[in-house]
Amino acid sequence: MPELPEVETVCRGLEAKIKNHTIKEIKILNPKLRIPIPSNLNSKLKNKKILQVKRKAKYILIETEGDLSLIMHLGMSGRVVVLDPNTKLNAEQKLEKIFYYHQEKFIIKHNHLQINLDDGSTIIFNDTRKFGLVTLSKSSEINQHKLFCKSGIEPFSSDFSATKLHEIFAKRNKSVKSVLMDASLIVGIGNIYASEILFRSRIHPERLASTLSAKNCKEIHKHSLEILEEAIKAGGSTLKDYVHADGNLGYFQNNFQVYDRESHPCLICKSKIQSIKQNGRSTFFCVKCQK
DNA sequence: CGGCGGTCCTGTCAGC
DNA sequence: TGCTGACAGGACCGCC
Repeated sequence: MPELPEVETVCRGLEAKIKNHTIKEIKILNPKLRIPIPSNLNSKLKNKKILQVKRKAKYILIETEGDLSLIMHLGMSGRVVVLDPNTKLNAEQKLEKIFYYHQEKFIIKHNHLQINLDDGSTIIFNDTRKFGLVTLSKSSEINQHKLFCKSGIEPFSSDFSATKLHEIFAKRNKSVKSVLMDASLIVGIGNIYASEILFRSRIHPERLASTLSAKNCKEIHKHSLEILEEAIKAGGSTLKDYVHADGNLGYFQNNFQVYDRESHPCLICKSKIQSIKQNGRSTFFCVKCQK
């Protein structure tokens, strides 16, 4: 689920809960992820104070004292949960060390990492499909890190402009949708928001990027920011007792105009929304409105 | 180098 | 019911 807005939401929620707390212990429950979790996390981060939580591309960065950053990526199915000391667990749950709360049930499967903080709260990293990752970097060297040295433009940075977008598109002989989703060019836009952005921009997802006009790029630029901002706003408003990365609690999906709406009427012209595959991923669009 | 397809992994759901 | 295959919001790797 996590594209830029979801990761941003998780980061904000996390920071509110864990900033200025000290890590007491890190337990690796299952190191098997896209990259195995490094075994030295506890020795490196124990007794370090958390200074801030930041988003970089679709990654979560937990910065601590000692120039260290814990990097987390949610992959397709990753979640971060914070249980505070007041979270009520029954005896059986305590016994089983069940920490992952979802849809009013505690779930024990697929927890990979547990971080205990000085106030008694616990951060859990949970990832069913194991496409996520957890690793460590020096904060001062984060931009040179293997995960980030080939990263594209941040949509909310000043580098992201209609002109720059036009420049990027002009050189690519592939669909505008796959360029939007290419993290080595622009970070944060995934399969859902790519469809949404192109619908609002009235551009067909199969258009070759190189054929887009300056005006097209202006539309895409404007709607990218607009949609990402709206989604962050929608996500932020649902943050209450714990941090979550799933779409089950009144997220932006209520505002999807095309994603997952195959055969439903286009909100503008009432034509049926169509679904196609591009590079193995589903794309949703309106044939009539998007050219 | 650019573009594309395969692949990592588990859960869910439609269809038989 | 139970089985099977398709598919799921990400990103890397290797091939042409």
